[in-house]
Amino acid sequence: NLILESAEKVFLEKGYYPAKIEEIAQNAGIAKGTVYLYFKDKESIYISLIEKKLRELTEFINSVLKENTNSPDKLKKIYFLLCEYMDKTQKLHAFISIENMKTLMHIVTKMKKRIIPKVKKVIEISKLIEEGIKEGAFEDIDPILGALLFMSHLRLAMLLPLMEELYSFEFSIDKNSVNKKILDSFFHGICFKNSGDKKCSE
Amino acid sequence: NLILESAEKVFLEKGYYPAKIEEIAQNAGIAKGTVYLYFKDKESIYISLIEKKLRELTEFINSVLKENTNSPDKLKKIYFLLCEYMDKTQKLHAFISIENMKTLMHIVTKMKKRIIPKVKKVIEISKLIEEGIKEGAFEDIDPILGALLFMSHLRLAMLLPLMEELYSFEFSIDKNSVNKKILDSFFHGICFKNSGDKKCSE
Amino acid sequence: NLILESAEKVFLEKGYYPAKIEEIAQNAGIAKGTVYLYFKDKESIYISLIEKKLRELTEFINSVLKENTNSPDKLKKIYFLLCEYMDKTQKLHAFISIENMKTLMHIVTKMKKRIIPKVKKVIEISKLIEEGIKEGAFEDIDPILGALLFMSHLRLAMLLPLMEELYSFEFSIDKNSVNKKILDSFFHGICFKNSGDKKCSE
Amino acid sequence: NLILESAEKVFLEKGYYPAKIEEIAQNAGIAKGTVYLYFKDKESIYISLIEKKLRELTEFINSVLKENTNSPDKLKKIYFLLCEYMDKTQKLHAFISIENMKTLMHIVTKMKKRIIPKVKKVIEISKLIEEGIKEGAFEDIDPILGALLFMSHLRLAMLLPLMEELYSFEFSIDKNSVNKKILDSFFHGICFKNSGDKKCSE
DNA sequence: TATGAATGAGGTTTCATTCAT
DNA sequence: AATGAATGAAACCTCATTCAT
Repeated sequence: NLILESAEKVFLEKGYYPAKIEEIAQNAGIAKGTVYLYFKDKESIYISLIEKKLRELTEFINSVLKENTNSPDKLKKIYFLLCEYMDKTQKLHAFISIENMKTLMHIVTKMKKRIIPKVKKVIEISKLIEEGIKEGAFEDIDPILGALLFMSHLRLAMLLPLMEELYSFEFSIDKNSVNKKILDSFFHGICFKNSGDKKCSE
Repeated sequence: NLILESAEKVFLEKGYYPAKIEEIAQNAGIAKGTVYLYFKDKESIYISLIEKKLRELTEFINSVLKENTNSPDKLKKIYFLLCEYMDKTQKLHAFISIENMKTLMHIVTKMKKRIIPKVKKVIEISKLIEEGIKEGAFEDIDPILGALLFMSHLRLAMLLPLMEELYSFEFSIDKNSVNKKILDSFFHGICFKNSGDKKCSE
Repeated sequence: NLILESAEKVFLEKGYYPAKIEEIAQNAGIAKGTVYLYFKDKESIYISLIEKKLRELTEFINSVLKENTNSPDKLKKIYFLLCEYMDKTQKLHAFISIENMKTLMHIVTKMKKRIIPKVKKVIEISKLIEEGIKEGAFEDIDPILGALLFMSHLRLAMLLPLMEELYSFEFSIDKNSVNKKILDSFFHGICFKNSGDKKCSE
Repeated sequence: NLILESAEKVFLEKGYYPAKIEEIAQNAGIAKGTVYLYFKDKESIYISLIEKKLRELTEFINSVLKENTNSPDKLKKIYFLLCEYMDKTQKLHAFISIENMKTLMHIVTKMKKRIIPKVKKVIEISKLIEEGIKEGAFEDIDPILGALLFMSHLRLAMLLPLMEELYSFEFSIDKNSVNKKILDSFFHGICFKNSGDKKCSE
């Protein structure tokens, strides 16, 4: 929808409260009043946007889930595809990150019913972990925790550019290598049991 | 300071924009105008709050950095102490997370000069990674990336309770075990080179 | 414009600072917010008002300047017409008097660019003096000074009613005669060179 | 009084409403609260200031009135002495001009009882006109009107520097000559009857 | 007498939302 | 269906005034 696309742009630029309906409308090339023909209020636009984002993500994940490869390869595919579309992924994260949900709890509370079920679908990534464990590829970790660890690493990869910009970090290696190292770290992190290496703490 | 404590409470509850000066004042048991004796404006309260939070975190990290143990133990200490004071840590994260910084970029831009240098001090955790590599405890990873991975795991541990509440996850194991597993995952994740285990991807 | 008319009334009654936007709006029969659709802020309303007043005055003066009579008659016409519309003239003076400009210097400073050029046009009355000197009707006086003297006498005529009210003066002769005498005084005041009469000082 | 001197400075710089008690106090080197030991409120400071200014002016005029010269010479003396202390005179005018009184009518209304009688004393300058008429020096003009004309010319002389600054006028002759010409204009303006010169209108 | 921290009424301005056209 | 002028609640911030010390 035209309005939602415009809203995405403006909400990203400004954040929920500073974003003005007027600007969203102008940006969409329509009049302010027209927005209210399609959405009840500002909150409603925002929630619809999150739903859309979650739907997109879920669909993408599901499509990978159905593929005919092993679990680690599926995770790798999800990871690198999302890394490839970094810009898109960052936008997604801006809307559905737990930090954002927390910040907008006032709104979120009202929308729990609409959002929560859709987040659960994202967590179906945990099925991949479960699969992987059965395949013997991963350690016997709680699948939900595994999924959360995966997404935590993905988040790091996604936010790196933002951090570099904001805090002027500099890495010796190039961006792709960094992303790869982060994924490596995830995989090794969830295979710890059989690790013959004793250097690592404990 | 009384006002900052009250502001912390209200900002956490409501977020930056919905937080009303009036409420911060009432909550502190003082009058609206009094707030303006100590802070130029709302923005200024918020920035001061972040500075305070960053100072606290930096001091805590520095105190550990000076201790006489090896690098992994220092990281463990930081991790578990912050986990122990989960409530405090969550509050801290709410203010200094990159997601929050991004959301309040409009404000942040004005305060870059005041905030950025202090964030850099937090990143001194990377010195621990460097140390650990020299000690042979960790893989030869970019220290900044190592530090970011550490904080990424810490964030996951911190946000778990919030996620459980918001999305009603349920883990088979207790909270402490989960925290421990997350740290394990971090350590194993950064020791991958010598891992004799080939199960993990690649 | 409706708002400007209402603003004129309220600014005249209260003065710049005590005038409330709320009252201007109510007086115009519209809502507070509506005012801000047409004017950026209070200051902007005020400046627009002064510009309007100056424009009106300039147009009136110009229309007389173009007439086909001699210079003294033009000055007489300006004087008596403005005296005739005393109420309008007083309102005008309240906004554009140098005392008012001085009082609102803080605002004026910002608006110098918009106001000053228009005041200069008012001073084109000095052309009438120049003309009169060439015609031999007036003394060889600096034309700007002549114009200022003219306006000074006009001001006195305008403010007399106000002074009478405020300080309870009483004149033996009627208002029209007083106005006439003030103009006489102006004309004789600028014809002094050839005055055969030596009673007057020196 | 120390406070009144400071108040004069600040009121002149800022005007009544923008002037802050805090600034008046600081400028006087005392604390805000102390001001309220000597004055009931802001309004009261302002009224006291005007009273003081009027008292000063009245005393000055009275001292000249008592002198042993003829009426035109007394007027000349008043005029040139006030011109000499232009800075002081301008300040005086800023407080007691009718335009200022009008602007602060809200306050003035409350203070009519305290201010009006003192203004009347200023008008005793009209006695000089009366005297002058008896002496045959001036035309048979209403003395009050004569006094007002005198003060009107004095005002012009006083405000010229301000106008020059604000509107960037430029006179061919020097400041003293201008002041002299203005006074000449006044004298000739009130001697019109016997003027042998017929150039001047009518 | 002097202070200055605290107060809170009151003003300006913004912007989500409505509704007549 | 589309508009955008109008609304007015609500928020920020100022500053004259008070009062405990």
